[in-house]
Amino acid sequence: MKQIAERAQVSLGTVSNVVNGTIPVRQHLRVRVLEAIRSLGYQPSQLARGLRRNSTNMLGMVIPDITNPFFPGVVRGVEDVAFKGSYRVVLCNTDNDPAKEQAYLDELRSYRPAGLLVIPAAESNLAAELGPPTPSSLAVVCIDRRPADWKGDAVMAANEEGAFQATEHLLNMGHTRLATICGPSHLTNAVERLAGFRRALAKQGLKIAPEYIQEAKFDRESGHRSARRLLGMLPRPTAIFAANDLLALGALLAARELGLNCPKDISIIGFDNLDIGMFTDPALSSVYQPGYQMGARAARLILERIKGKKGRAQQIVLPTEIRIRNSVAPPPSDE
Amino acid sequence: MKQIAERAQVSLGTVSNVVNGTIPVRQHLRVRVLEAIRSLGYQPSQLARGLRRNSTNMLGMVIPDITNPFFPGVVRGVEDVAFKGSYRVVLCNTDNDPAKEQAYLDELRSYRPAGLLVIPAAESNLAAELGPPTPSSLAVVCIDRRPADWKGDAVMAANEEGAFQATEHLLNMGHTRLATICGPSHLTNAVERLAGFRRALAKQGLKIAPEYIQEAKFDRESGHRSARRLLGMLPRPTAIFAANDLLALGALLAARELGLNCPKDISIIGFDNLDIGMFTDPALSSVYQPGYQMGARAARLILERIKGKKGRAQQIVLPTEIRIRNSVAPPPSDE
DNA sequence: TTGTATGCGTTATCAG
DNA sequence: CTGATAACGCATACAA
Repeated sequence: MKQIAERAQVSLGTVSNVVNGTIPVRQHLRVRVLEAIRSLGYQPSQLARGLRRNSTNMLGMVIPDITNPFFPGVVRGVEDVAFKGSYRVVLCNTDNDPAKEQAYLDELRSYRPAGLLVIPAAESNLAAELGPPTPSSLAVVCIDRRPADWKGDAVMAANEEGAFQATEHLLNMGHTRLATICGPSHLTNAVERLAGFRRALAKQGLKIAPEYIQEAKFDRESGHRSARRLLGMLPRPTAIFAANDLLALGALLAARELGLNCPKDISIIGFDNLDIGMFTDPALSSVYQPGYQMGARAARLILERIKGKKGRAQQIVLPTEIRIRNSVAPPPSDE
Repeated sequence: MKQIAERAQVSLGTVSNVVNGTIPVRQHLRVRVLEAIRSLGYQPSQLARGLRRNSTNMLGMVIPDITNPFFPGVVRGVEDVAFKGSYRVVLCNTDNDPAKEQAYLDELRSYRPAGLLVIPAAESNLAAELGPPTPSSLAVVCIDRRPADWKGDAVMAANEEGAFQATEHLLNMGHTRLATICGPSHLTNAVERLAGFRRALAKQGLKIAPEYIQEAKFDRESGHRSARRLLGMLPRPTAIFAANDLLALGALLAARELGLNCPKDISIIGFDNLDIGMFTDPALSSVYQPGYQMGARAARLILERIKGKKGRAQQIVLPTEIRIRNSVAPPPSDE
């Protein structure tokens, strides 16, 4: 920087002013400086800048696992709007481990990011970790789910409603023995989906046997195990609402192994509407949840907060949409 | 930091020494300092540290698009070993746009990362951008593909060999009219796969019509278009080697739309062995390429470089493995 | 061994 | 409007 200052025959302060546009600089000086910058290939040190300003242009994003196909979309959403706002995203995977989450959070903060986007781990104590959301504290927005007693900004999908619609779809096809593979009970999105499932049943006056509700982690293997349990029960449920598509995939696999035909013997509907669902056999009916938009919306929200927007915490809920394909049919008639 | 210094009744330098273990500090002072650190919840500023040391504990990772299902695995591989080495990963998507790649690279460098992991964009001029790999320059390792005239470290899959095996599999089933949907010709992995395909044909003394080689971008839509072209040709090829699974998926879709049965009418084999391939109808045969290991290996390599390991550039090639499922059958007999 | 002082590259304040 | 100067928080060379 001092190199370019002397090259352009101006002082450091002036250089800084033209770089940041802090204060108008006389035209001819400006061009001299710009010239020098270009010719020397100067890049301001984000470290020094961050140190001085006590804030960088990084957005910390912590998610459970980029390997879960639902998350890349939301990451992309975040990154795209962040990039346009000239923010950068640093990504961390917590593996749903609250300890790892905390470690990342601590470390991230020592980099003075402009904000934090987080998809909380299963038993996150994010709220405690971050302390009360004082106006001066770091901007944080949660995506997809909220930790226990989270009072800050969040953007989520209409989990309850989506699950309700999915279940109604099953009901409309004539099913009465519905089961669900629900997600971890300490994940808000999972409990919301379960609530939607229950509400739809209740609306029809249907009771559900407790063993028809299988709790699982949001991955395929877990779905597979739960489905095997479900499909081994007597009487066997005729339809399964899986709280996400990975779970549904596991269920599909289990049905296949048991020689059960989906959808003739067992109907399955998922949640997320992963691309993969278009290709499965049978194509998986599912509830679309706008991952990319959730990420983008969260990023926009946090950019506003960073720019100083005040106001109470926002809870943004994006609509879901049921996508009917071939994994749901009327229940077998032979019973 | 000065807070904890006075709290522990020592000087700043001493605090620094216990934090970094630079210089032994007398036992009782050490515990006093540690105590103070804990009680004040002190976190060293990575910004200041980075500024001073002229290097941080961040690894910049730039990839084309996290939304491509092959990449999350390699990102996870990188991140896991980075985390263990107490490095952090900042992730950037280039969309295969060399300009965006360059922008990210420039910006990343101004954060003084410890190293850079990059899956180069399609027409990346990474080599030029980074300059010659002087011993003192930033550690960089390429993954999955190399930019034009890249002379540095790289870890890749055995693309040529994998493609060769896939093609031989097709050949062994009796196919003689083989087509390929190959990737962008400026991507090294794509040209290697095409080379493997060609070598297998040549070994059998088979000629290939130029129009049976369709170049496409590595995404499903592109694969779909190319497959429609291919499947409309007369004579129609009886087997397609798709240079990645996304392409193969597009081909599957195209076949379906055209009322062609895979594998009876048309055999398809892909590359990557994405999870999704297990679920498609028919299940997709493919060439497994160890994404996670590639990422992990690259990260280990770069950590070694960061620690000062000298020696000439390494080109690490990880083996592929053919995974046979149901999308390949002998060619239709009626011809 | 421990303390002190200097500088890393910026921005911000303030006096010209 | 411009230029000099003081922090920002830490690591290190050097003095004690």
